[in-house]
Amino acid sequence: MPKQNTVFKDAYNRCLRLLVVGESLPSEPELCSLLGVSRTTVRSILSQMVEAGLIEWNKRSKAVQRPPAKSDYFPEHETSSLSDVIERTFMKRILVGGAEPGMQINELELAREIGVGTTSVREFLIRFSRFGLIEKRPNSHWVLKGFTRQFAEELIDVREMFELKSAAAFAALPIDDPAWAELEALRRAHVEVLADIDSRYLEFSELDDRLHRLIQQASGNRFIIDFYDIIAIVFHYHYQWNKANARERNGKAILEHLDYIEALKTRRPEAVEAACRLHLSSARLSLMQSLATAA
Amino acid sequence: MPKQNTVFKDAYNRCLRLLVVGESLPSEPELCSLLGVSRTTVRSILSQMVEAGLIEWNKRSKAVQRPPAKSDYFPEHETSSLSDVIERTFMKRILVGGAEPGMQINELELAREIGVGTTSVREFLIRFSRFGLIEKRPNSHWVLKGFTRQFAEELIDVREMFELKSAAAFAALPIDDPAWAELEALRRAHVEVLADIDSRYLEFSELDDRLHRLIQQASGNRFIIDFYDIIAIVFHYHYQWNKANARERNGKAILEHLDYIEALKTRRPEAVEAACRLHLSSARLSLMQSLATAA
DNA sequence: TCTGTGTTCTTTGTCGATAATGTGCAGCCT
DNA sequence: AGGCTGCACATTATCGACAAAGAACACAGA
Repeated sequence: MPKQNTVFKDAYNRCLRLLVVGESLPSEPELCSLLGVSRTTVRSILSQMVEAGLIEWNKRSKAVQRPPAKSDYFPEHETSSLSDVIERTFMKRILVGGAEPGMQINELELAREIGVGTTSVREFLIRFSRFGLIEKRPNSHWVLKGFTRQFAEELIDVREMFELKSAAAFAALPIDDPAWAELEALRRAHVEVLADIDSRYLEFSELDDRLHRLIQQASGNRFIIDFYDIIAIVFHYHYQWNKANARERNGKAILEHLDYIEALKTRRPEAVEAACRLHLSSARLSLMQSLATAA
Repeated sequence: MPKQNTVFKDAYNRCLRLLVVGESLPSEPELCSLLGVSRTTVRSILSQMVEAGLIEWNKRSKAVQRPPAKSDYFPEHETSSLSDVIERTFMKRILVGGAEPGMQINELELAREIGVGTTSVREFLIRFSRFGLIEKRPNSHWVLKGFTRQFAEELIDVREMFELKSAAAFAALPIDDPAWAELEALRRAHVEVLADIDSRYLEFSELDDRLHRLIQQASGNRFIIDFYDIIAIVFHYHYQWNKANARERNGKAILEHLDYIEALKTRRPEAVEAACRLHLSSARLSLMQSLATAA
């Protein structure tokens, strides 16, 4: 079984949502940019839609025949790329399943467990190794270093260094930089979520990711920006499976974010640094606490 | 052709140097730790040596029959692992051969050019991507971001942040920490090379690597320590192919290192920071200058 | 003349197969 | 009793193959 056709299936599903009975789909190149895939894939989708009786396709005309039914969609689990599946399975194993530091990781076993070839697992592990949670012994196995308190400390130490630098750079951005507009949009989004915090507190993760990425971006340094990927993946999976006190924690964090945003807007270095430190040490604390309860 | 037997060949060559006529080689496990390979490989080596008439092997006795000749050694180019070969070829291409930023990298083409399978090239590129010089477009090619001034600036900015932190941590190390002994050994090595600088200035690279790694180690932070790999590889290959003013540059750097080491020994934070900054800004300058002439 | 389509070709992502290398166990020698 | 050897087995590194996905180009239609 070579390449999965997940790109096709995912794009097909998204294309279904574009169907409006009576109208015609746009041109192939336009669909390409709409769906973010190549023309080859777009044409496969169109062919498939013809077979399913969803459209009539003749050169430039792609007349929609009927609205898509539930059964027209591919099941969601078939639309995520192989590496995503591997990532999820693996993260679950090391964050939730009791994975002791020092444990060996076996490519073959992992591959069999997930039901994929060894190559994919191998490539995933290589990519993943930059997160510092695993390490390779050449010609031999991988060693799991574990999501320990030690790891979290090291991660957060670097994060603080980088974020302070980025925040300072952000404050120094010229007034007409588009980042300021984005910051304002993000502020509004925070306020909205906060207004309905009890039912929307889970949206905080996304806000958090967006805000911090926006700030890192201002550093103009690829190493700082790339490092945020590590933070993001760790926080993402960790909190996904550790929802204790999420409501309270997220509410508090949103308020801190708003302070942080206000501080940035003043463009005064001392104010920015203070708000940044405050938020980061609070984030550190809650990660450490949730690690304590998890262990 | 599966796995190359470079581990075997390299270990065989190293084992040849252990042969002393009239004596017997040590036990298999001992050879393992001496050569850093598994018993299987050691036993292959012993078998091969029997075939070559170098030793008589009977259970515990491995009597050496004759000294190894030049022709007993495997050619050196057969002893480096595939990924090393790929790395060298690739680095040469992007640092020496005119490689414009934005250029596409083609796995297949690279593989054919080097004469290896695509899998190896692919895995190399994935590993290499963490250095920030290339970037992947999923389902499509890699993009070369180029060893530009911009890249160098970003790299050095982070380096300075990290090294200042590490140097401070080093100065705070307890007096009986083994790092102090290593620092002293390194200082002596510097002095020795300096005494004969005209003929030994090329040894500076190794000293540089050892000193900075020793210092980063003190941070106790895997992200800081791992980041040094990026510095190391960039400096290694860059200066390997840019030897202009090497004699002068290295001599100056050794003096700075000695100052830096002295400052660390005082354990006074201000002295350490000053020496560290001085050396780093000088390193930055010389990298930037050599980039200017290269471009 | 420009944008869209038909067609063909190239490249990537994934797999299974295979030699090299590493690992574990039972018996043997000192 | 402790380390060494002999042997059988498990795992990794590398390759070639092939379907999915992307890219190039000539022609057609507005």
